[in-house]
Amino acid sequence: MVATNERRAREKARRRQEILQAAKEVFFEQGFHQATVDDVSAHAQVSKGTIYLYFESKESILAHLLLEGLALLYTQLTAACSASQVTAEECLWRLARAYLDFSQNNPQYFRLMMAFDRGRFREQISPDLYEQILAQSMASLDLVTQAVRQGIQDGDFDCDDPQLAAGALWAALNGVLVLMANPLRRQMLAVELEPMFEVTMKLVIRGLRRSADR
Amino acid sequence: MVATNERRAREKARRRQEILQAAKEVFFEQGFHQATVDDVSAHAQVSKGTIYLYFESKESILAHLLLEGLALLYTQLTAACSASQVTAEECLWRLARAYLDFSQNNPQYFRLMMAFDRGRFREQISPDLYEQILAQSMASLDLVTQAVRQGIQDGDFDCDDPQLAAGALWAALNGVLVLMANPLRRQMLAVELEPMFEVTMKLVIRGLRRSADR
Amino acid sequence: MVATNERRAREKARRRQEILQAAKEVFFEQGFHQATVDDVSAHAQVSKGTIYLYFESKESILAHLLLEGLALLYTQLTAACSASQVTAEECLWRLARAYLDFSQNNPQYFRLMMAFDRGRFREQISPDLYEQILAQSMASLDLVTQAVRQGIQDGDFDCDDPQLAAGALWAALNGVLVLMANPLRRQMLAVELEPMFEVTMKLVIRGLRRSADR
Amino acid sequence: MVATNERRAREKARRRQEILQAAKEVFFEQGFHQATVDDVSAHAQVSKGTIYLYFESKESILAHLLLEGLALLYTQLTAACSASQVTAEECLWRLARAYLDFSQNNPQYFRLMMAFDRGRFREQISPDLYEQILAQSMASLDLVTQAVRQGIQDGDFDCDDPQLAAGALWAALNGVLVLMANPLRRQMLAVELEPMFEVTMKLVIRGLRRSADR
DNA sequence: GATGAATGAGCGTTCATTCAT
DNA sequence: CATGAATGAACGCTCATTCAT
Repeated sequence: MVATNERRAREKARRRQEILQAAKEVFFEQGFHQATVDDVSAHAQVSKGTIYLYFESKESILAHLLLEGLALLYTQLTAACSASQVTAEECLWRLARAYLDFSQNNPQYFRLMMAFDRGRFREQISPDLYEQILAQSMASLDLVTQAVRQGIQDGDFDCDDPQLAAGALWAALNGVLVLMANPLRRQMLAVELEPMFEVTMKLVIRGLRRSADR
Repeated sequence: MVATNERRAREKARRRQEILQAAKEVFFEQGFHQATVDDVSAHAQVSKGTIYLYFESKESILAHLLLEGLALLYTQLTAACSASQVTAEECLWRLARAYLDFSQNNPQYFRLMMAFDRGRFREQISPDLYEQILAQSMASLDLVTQAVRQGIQDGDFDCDDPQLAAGALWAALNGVLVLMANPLRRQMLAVELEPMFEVTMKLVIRGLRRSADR
Repeated sequence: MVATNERRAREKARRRQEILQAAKEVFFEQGFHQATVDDVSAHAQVSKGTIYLYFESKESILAHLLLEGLALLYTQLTAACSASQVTAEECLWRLARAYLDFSQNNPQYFRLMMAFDRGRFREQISPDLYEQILAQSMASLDLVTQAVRQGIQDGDFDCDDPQLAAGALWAALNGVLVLMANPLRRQMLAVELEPMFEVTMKLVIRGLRRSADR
Repeated sequence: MVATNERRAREKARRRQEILQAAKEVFFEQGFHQATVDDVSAHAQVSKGTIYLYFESKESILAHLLLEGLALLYTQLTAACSASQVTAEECLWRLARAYLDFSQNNPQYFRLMMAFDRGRFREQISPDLYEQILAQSMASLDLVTQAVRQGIQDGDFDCDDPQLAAGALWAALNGVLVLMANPLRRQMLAVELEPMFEVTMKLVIRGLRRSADR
């Protein structure tokens, strides 16, 4: 019965998505450590055992959420700079803006990504899964690297190592987004995210330009 | 008996320091989650109950360690740019370098700081303590702001909002240090911390300069 | 269709045997508690649900394995003393030796038998199955009883109650085999199974002889 | 405060005994595997955590119960054969009878001992504890060995290896006690424990005698 | 008959915190 | 002040069994 098999596979994929969605909500609501697998199963309206039919462990669920978030980010970044006839500088601005938007529209995914490097996380998921995540996150960075490379080719940027420059830009942006993610800190700094973002980008992009254009 | 009271207070402070020191060693050795209060009390050679005479909770101990780390960082930053007769730009370089050194020499403290904004940390300590930490971390940022302000005053920098610029510089640096803290990521980027640091600082500082000097 | 029914029955019996065989391999490999029904079903290449079409429970499978073991033992005992023209004493020796061999060649079956009386086993299988097992194990004992009876008839043994004497011999042998099944105990006793077996049998058989022959 | 320390130690020992006693009752009522640590803690009227203050694991509790049982048996065996002016044969009878009595008066301890060699028990307690148990059980066997040796010295027994003979006697007795521990089996055999015991002992002891005395 | 997805009760162990002494 | 015995809630994961298809 081909039809049956197909439907089964569809059902299974759907169920998996439901669990992932439930886990997302629960983890984001309570935090990963606070949340229990019971919470997730209750929220997904399946039994606890079912969870383990679809995921190896609690950590594995988190990893798959992360992959989802990274894929979403990658899609939005790709969309942002796909416009033809755009200068490299404009492309960098669009990528950065897309990242900013992503962090604001999907703060939970963003927090997840920022938390990724920390903790015993690495030791608790399969090495394979871990590398997938790293690879996926590097894919996004590559978009930035491409733009920088384009700028050099076009003679707009003065830069020895595009990879390095892209990393610096990315890191700077990350730093801003993380710093400003804390409301109390924003308050003490007496600065909002938007101006901070603008300033940082301006600083870095100006630094990239050929001396004559700065 | 004033003398007695004083001695008592001294004793108490000393005991508190011993516990904090023990906790530092235990937490840094095993990680905060892995380590137990029993471990700390054993290491401090006091009973478990005593721990709770000096600290409200396990998280509170961590928070106080964080305060210690921030104080240490502040000290080192102050030392770095205290030299008179130094240009603002040089001062920024020194501050950045001092921060870099701190992150490398005290990776555990650094991780603690980076982890601070995340997690349920905020909800697990007293608001008062939380604000202390924020204030302390802002003090370091102020050193950067002062340097930028000096640069503007000296006519070296072209910048509307020193606070904003300092925040941008700080955030960028943070981003780099966090990004490069992950070995596997360093490997995938095929870049070492030092060049990344240099490039980022150059980019940002160039961006700060008056157009003519860029 | 008689033929069809027959084939169906044959098929069913074969499938049942396959499951039993798979269970045997899995249980013997991993131990009963360690092994899961999933392991068995995977090994038997049937679905987990199918297992329960053929057996009531995990414990029931074990019970049927036990029956198999007992049947095997009975076969080997029968073979051992079937030779005509053999004295009762020689027959007892052969039975004992066959039991010893069985315990060494099928240690897993033997352990299963020894474990039978203990544990909650009795309460976890149907009373019917339980009695089957007891009856089957008694069948083997009957072979011993027959030999003793023969010895009395032949005037070789001096014994009031053949059943009792057979039980005693059997029990003694069991005791030896169980005692010596533990390697560390063998080591502490500084005795090997073979001499212990010989001594025990000699003691008991001598005790059976008419005074004049002892 | 010496008095305080002493009282504390006493209290601690008493609490430990209470837990052990509760565990004994619970394990014997429900069987070791069925019983949960919750059951034990409820029965002992302490919290579950307290259990783990006194014992490393569930298995460790069992091991200590076993040690207790073995010590009790040893005491009773020692008492049984301590009478002066008793022949070796009489001594063996007394030891055997004491063992029989023990198995009847402390059936739970006895079952525990019989179950000891089986299962994953060995791997779940500390090697040290495991050896203690073996040593303690060997101590009892030594009493039998001494009696046999005495019999040889007195010229009553004809036996090359006292250790071996003692082992054989002990094993035979064990075999009988285990065999007869099952009511249904007793029923099928149509024999009671007492006659079986007598017969077995007579057989074995007769086998030990010098030919002339048999 | 056969499947395999779903169930959900069950468990040993840990550990931050409290409190009587 | 200091102790350390006692607490008890919490948790990730398993697995024998069921049942709709």
